[in-house]
Amino acid sequence: SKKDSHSHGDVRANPDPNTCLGVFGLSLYTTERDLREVFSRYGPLAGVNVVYDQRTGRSRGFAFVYFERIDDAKEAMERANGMELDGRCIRVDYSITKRPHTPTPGIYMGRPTHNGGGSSSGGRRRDSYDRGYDKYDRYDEYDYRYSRRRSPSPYYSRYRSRSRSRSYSPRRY
DNA sequence: GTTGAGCGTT
Repeated sequence: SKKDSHSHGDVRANPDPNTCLGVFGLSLYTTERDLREVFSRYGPLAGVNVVYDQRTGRSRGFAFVYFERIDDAKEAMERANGMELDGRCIRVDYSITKRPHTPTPGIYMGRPTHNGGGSSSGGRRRDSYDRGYDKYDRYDEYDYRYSRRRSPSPYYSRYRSRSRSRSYSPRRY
């Protein structure tokens, strides 16, 4: 936001201009449609993403707005920063990250270690997780906070069928 | 309609 960079390595202080804007301080009730209405005033959009809490499904109060042109993004950033939207004063800045983190594939992506002829894919395996993002961004470090195991659900216990059949048994009068 | 300074795996 400001150029008080005593912290030399802080990339968040002054993100470089780009077509992706981060919008922060949103009302929980501001939707992607609302944001599209506001930000398309400055130029054609390539996309809008509100970030939702995975557990609750509610907005986390920030979003990313993608412009087609960097000049429009610049204009939007300058004019929409500090704007009031749904009763909240929003902050708009160039985004630091450019996209969601690439999910960890969960399968081996290296070369085959033997035989050579076994696979029809010919070497490196690239399937649905390969969306060509590499040219825009490095492979982000996986955040293991999201991979922690939760406590087992009672629905998955061995008593599931008994409980369910009991709760679903028809009433008799 | 939680009250917030927060950069993303729907």
